[in-house]
Amino acid sequence: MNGYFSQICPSKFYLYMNIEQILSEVVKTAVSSVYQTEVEVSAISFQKTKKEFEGDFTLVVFPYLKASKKSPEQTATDIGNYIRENCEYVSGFNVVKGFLNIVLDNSYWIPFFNGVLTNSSFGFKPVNENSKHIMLEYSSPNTNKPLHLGHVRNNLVGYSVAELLKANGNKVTKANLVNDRGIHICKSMLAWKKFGNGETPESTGMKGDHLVGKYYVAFDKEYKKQTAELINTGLTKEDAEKQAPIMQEIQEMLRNWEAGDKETIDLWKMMNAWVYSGFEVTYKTLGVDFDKMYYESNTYLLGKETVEYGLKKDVFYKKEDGSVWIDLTGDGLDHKLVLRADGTSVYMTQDLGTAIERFKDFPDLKQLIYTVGNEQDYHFKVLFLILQKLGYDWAKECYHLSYGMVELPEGKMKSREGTVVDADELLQEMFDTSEQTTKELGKIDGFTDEEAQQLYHTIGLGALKYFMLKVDPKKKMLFDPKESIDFNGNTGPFIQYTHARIQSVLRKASFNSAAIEVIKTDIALQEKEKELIRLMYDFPKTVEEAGHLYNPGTIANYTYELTKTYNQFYHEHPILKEENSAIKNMRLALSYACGSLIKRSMGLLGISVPDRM
RNA sequence: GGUCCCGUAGCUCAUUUGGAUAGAGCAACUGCCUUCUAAGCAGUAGGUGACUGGUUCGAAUCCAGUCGGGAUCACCA
Repeated sequence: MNGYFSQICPSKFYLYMNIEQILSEVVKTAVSSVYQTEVEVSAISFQKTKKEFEGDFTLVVFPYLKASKKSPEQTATDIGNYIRENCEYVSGFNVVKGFLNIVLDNSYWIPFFNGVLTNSSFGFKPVNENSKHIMLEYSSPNTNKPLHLGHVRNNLVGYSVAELLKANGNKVTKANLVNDRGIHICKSMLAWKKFGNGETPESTGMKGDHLVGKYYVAFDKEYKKQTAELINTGLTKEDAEKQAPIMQEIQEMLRNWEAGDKETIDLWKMMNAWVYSGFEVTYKTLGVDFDKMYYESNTYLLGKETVEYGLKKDVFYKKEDGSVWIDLTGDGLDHKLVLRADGTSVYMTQDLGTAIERFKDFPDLKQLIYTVGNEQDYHFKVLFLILQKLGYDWAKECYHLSYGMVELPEGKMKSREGTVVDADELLQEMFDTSEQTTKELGKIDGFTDEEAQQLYHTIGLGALKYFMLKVDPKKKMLFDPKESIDFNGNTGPFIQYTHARIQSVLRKASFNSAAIEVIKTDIALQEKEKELIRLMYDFPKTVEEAGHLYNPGTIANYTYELTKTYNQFYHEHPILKEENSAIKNMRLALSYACGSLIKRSMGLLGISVPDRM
């Protein structure tokens, strides 16, 4: 807490930012001089005063009763009296039971607000040579089917957390590990070969990833058919699944791929290229991007060396059949396979190799974050533990950003049962809805066609992104396709609307942010005005907390609170029509600062805000 | 069965390290556009924080147990 404000703020501003620090010191002195008891400054903390009471910060006095040997009320009053006399910024206080509500004077708040106005990166820490380098992996799709709602959550969370980490002064490398090989990829390849009749994205007009996905489904259909036939001849389900001809073929195809068979590789390259061009469109629409691409076809062999190394170090052991394992029973886990008997890699082998590779690729890397669903909690627990046992110090800096599944009202999405919500379709629906709503409201006269389209995208994406990001990533979330995402209330469009509304006021006032006048300390602040400034004070802490918790939802909640409060202010007080020019200027400045904070907060969520809507 | 996660208003979600009378939005009902954008504002109603016990001055939050839901425990990824 202490250090970072000073990095970005000039000394006077730094002072204003640390009011809690100052109050803590005063409280320490109060307890010391009134009750002759020493308390640690670090143990003193304040909470935000609840709305129904007057005050800015609240001290809970229960911890000091032992020292005071008095009632909570009396103790609070004693401390309150002391700090009012000994801290120039404290203008008053009130006591409710064991809670001391402290009121700060404008002599604190107005200079603080002036500081916010002149600091365009207020609340963010700078990224420079000394920044911690973090790699954050997210997205990591399979190249056998198009992206669905679950991937959307992954992409949005990953992108936003990367922004949060940057705002907290870290240097972030966004990585995407594409799962472009393996038996599941062969499925769509084989099905296309058998039933595709040479179809291409061009010949069908289909988006490449959707075309490939179509054959992934076709494979499954054929496989089920063959299995059923075999079961009818008397085989058990298990045997039937193993012996189905198409399953035999696919294993041969995988062997061919690994052997580098030209025909197989060519087919693989062609179909993957289709998928990539499809993904590119979806990524672009979603507004996500990557600094470093990894492909499993390049990395899947990595890790075998690590297995050798682990065997030498006796971290792993080899069974008679040649398979390699690690015994984790001492850590409350199981035995885990790290290399197959035939010497081929499993997921774990490759993940070990890839992790090590990444720290080689970026020698200054300090932390590695994996944005992967919580169904893989166990895998990552094991992965990190193995890396630690192999002696990599950085293993303790690996973190599984584990997010909950997106569930439909009827439960989990199942691609085989056709209950997946397709990302592209969903996006299109969002755009259609925002277009329809915008047209109904009829507020965009004068927009060119292009501007209008742009706006529909901005709003549609805002609604979807906010909807998915306001929920704590750790928790599973429910999405009901029948109830389309709202545009009213605690939503992205509401916040975007408020931003547009603010810009409208500023336009009408010809407000120039480069020529803001310093607000004078003797100005009287109305309740909502004070509330807004108090909320601004919370912004740096919120950014810090959101980054610390890897939780964009923290930012979403904050932004909503700020936005709602601004709208209340807007309804209660005239801005353009205010006759007192000092007050009018202050209200314009407040509007400008709120608009700017809304824009930057939403930016942390990957959501852009329009100037008109 | 072992391990892990979850259970807050009719619905979807908040409630930072334990703090005041548990908050929003949606849905329902009532007001407010000759006034800076009504995608807005104000209001009514809605709760045994699954249940039982424990720790504490204080528990939705920590601990134990019960019930309910989910994930995972592959020579799959």
